[in-house]
Amino acid sequence: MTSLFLHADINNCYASIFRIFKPELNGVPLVVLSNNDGSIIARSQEAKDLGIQMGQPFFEAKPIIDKYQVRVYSSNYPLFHDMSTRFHRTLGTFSLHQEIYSIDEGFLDLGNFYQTNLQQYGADIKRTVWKWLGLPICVGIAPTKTLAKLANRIAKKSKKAQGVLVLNQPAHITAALKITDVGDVWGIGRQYATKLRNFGVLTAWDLANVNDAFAKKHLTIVGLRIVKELRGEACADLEIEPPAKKGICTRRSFGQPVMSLDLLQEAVATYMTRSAFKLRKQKSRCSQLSVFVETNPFNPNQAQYNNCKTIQLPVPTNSTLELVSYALTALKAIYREGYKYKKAGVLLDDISPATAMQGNIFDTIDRGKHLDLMQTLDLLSSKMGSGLVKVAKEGMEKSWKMRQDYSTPCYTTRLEDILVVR
DNA sequence: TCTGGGGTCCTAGGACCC
DNA sequence: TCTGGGGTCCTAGGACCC
Repeated sequence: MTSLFLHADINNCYASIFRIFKPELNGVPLVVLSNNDGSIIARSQEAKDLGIQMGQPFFEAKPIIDKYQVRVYSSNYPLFHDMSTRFHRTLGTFSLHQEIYSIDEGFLDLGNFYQTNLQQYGADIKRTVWKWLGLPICVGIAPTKTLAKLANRIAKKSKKAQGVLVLNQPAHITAALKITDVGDVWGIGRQYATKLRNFGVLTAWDLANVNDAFAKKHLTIVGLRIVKELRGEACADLEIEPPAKKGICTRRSFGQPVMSLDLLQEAVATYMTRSAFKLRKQKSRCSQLSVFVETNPFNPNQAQYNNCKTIQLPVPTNSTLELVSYALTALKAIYREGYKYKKAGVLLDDISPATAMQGNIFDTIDRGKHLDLMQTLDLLSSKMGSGLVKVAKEGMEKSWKMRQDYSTPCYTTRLEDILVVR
């Protein structure tokens, strides 16, 4: 007996989260902006209905936003993350076999629940999340993860489904595949969709019926797995334990263009501090780092310059002090005067567990001391909030920091904000 | 004036070795 | 007179996800 997968996700996630704390937003169009307030990354249903596009630049959508008095909010990741944690915890009460797939999506492995009333079961989950958190979700249940995602998509659109769709009968699966555009299949993006349409593969049903060699040739073995999953052959299990990250990246656009090396150094030191913290959090070290800078590619009248510098470290490390020092060296190597920089970032690579420590006889750093210092730093950050203690290079003013003109309180995670709400 | 950030996996092609 | 073949490792680039 094969098993069944359940996929649940929050409808219009970020917009729905704001509505919990601002009930007056119910029924009115609202959008959430990307970091730096640059583009639109989430929309309520009303905003979608007005034709506002996902990823659309904010300034471009401004006329519609003004005309229809669409409410606008900057991203609030502490709030989103906290509500996401509660959502996944709630889902987890329904099954021990749970995958936290993304901030607003999760899978459960239902094993052999074929005897259960699955429609009822999905509806129970939906009702519980609504009751406990005030978040609207939809649920899809099917023999593979790909089909469960597809079922969920239909559940979102179909009035009849009422937010829960079970696909476990071959006839129902076929019908669902036939009404799904090939570009809406999980794993088929813009490029692949265009390619497939040129071959006359228009729906998920068409895709399920291509031959294996065709799938592998044009979509790689990843695409072949998608095809098999559409046919009901499970190729992917739940990822219950999230694997350690293989690369850790922190990059940001600046609120306004930056020209001086001093300010770029502040930004790079700040991003590296953040990356190093993430690295220690997953108990890893890295032995390669890269720093990159970019000008604004959307401004054709402006001189363009992009560059990236990668450094191999003599000994794997997770010390902020060491990593920041290397990062600033890398930055100096690629910095050129006279450009208006719009973005910078750091990437940690070549990651290994922090337990395996191989020495280097030329090592001149007292790693014991660094370790103690980093542990103290992380403890202080977790108790007092990050940013209280910092590396001097990070700077205090941060005139380059991203723009957030429409910010909201961290209702659930910041003491001052919680007190205000009460 | 204004266009996000953080990841994953796969493949092709070059370097290098025997 | 007239240039092999096979294996491995690494990297850049391209596709995808939310």
